[in-house]
Amino acid sequence: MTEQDNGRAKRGQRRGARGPTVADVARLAQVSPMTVSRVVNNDPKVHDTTRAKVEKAIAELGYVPNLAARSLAGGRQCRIGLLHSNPSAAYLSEFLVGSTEQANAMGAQLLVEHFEEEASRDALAAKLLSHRVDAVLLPPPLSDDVLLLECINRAGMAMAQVATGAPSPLAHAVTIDDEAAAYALTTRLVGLGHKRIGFIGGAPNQTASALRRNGYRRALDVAGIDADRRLETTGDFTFRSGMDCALALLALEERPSAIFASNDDMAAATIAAAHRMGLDVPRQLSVCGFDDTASATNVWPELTTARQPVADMAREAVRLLVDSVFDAKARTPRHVRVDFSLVLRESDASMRAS
Amino acid sequence: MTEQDNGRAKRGQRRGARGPTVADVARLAQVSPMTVSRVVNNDPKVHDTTRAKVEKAIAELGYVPNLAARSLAGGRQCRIGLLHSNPSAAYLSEFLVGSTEQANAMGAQLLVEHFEEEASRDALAAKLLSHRVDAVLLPPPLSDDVLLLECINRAGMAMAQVATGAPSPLAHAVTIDDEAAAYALTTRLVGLGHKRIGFIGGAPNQTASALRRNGYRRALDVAGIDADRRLETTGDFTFRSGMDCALALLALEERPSAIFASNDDMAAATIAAAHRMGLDVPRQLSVCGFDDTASATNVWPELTTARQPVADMAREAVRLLVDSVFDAKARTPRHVRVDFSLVLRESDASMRAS
DNA sequence: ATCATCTGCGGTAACGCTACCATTTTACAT
DNA sequence: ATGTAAAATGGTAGCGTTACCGCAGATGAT
Repeated sequence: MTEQDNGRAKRGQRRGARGPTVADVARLAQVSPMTVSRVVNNDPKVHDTTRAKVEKAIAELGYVPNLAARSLAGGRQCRIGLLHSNPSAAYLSEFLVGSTEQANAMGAQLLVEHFEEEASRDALAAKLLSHRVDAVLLPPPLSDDVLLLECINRAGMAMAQVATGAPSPLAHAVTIDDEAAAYALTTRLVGLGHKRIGFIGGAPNQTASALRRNGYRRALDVAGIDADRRLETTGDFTFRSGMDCALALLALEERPSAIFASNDDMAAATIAAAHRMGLDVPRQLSVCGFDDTASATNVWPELTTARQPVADMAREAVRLLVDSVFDAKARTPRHVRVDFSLVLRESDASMRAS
Repeated sequence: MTEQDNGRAKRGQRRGARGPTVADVARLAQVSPMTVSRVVNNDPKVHDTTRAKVEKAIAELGYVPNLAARSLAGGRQCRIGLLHSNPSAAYLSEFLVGSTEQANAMGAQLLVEHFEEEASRDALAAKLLSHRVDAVLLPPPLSDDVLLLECINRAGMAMAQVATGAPSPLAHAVTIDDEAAAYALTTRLVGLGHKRIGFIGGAPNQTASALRRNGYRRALDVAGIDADRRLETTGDFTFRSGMDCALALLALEERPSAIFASNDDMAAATIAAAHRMGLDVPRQLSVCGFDDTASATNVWPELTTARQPVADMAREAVRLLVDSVFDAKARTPRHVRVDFSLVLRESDASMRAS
């Protein structure tokens, strides 16, 4: 008794009151620490009565499991490397919020690492390995870097590709149906009476770009509108590229009355280009974006776009990764598809308005 | 011997090879585990010869300390709550990258939490406490929420305000000289020959807003330009508010030839407003932003602005926080000022051009 | 020469939790 | 009633690290 108290006091001085431990809860609930652990970890082999007692004690003491101790004892420890190379800031922001949240909730550690496309993939893998990274999270455009995927796979780490158009058999993937979203958006434009609809594609090295283009083409096809290849341009998802494409499109002798850009940044650039040429949006030109990132509302008029739930996708990807690190059965790559939704704002209008 | 091997094998099955431990390093270097620990933690009381031996062994084995074990044994464990309420996405993105990086490097855990201004501050503090948060990181606009600061202080957590105009005696603070930056930018506009310079202020509840306004006023004053209060408007850092203010400014009978917006989003809105009114930027209107977030380059023309090193500021704030959690002596609030820089791009031009 | 002091290092005992048995209780078939 | 399995719990032994104390040997003062 005295010894115990002594021990507690000796360490207690270190940092205020250390939180309550399983032992404290166990004492209060009059069960063994093991049972408390089981309750906390949702082990089904605990009687409901006992569980209730323990939960009451937990609530009373405000007990929170010590993550450090848990991962030490469990032998498990999950580090997830989040690799990013210049995606749009708005995209990254949402992605980071979602992934950190989920990683914390699941007791995983998130290492955020910048990766330049020119850098050596092998060096990167080595670096990740040296940081004891168990799994790698790949937002676009890295989710489409096949060489990188292979390299990480060789290094034996789990992976999750987010928003890729080409889920690899080597990795988990979380995507939306890019084709369907582009189809829906283009169809809306057609429904508004537009016949000449320009298209600004994304970076060719991102597989989602092709999917969006397919959706656009299919919508025109279904609507019985002849495809005019001069109306299709290719950017790289940056504002600047969107500006160039839009300018080219608007310089056409038979100018499009609507433009579908493959992401919001390029759509914002399209609006800027239109204004630069003295065109009113949406009266003289309708514009649609894609992603519904912050830049969709940081323009005037605000963009009609397809919402991609980036934070949710990041969360899901982290979940997949953590599961496959902790549970060998969850190791086989899974492909999760989440829903997109259309967000109708003010950048598009009916043809009659012009 | 056999027993040891057995033990290793039994757990080894879980996930590949667990990394090498201090014991492994100690064996190889022929010292005690304690000495290895001392080397890793830069304890000065280690002979150079020994240190070299150990370091060689560490390199050879690719040893990386187990963070979980470390924080468990050390009794130390640092959780930092990062509270954010709708700042610009571009800002948050940079901020998150910087803070996660530093937190990982220092072995702290970062909890990202969204906080609505309408929500109860006491409930928030309780929540943080229940998550065992030791310190709180406050990016704007939360860094200016005095009630929140007091509330967190009462709860006994350390705090760091980032980019506040009013460092509290209760918290660490990392800032730039907002006044000087605004002064520099306005002075540049004056140097370009502008006499009527409009101003779009930030949210009044953020103290940095007033500082930027002061800088603007002082610049005009020093240049001997009479201040015209009609040229000063107040937004709230959002694109939409910037649009409103710019529109009002441009509707003035004596229209300004330049506008200084207190952040990039509002500057982007100003450009949009100008285009909407058929004004060319920068030929007919010069525009300056503030912060140099991603939105500065997501407009055409790209913004001349004052660069605030957001990621670095976040890193510094995390460092301050972790230090004060681990070391009682570092607990007294410190105020760190980092340098800003002017980024000259294409949104401003000499008066003669018009 | 002798004792205090400091440096450099090793041993031991936690830190809070969970894996892995062992044990008790309960349920159900024989 | 008895055995057998399943369910519910407890005991023990670490997980990898660091805090604390202790012990040699070197250094300096007396």
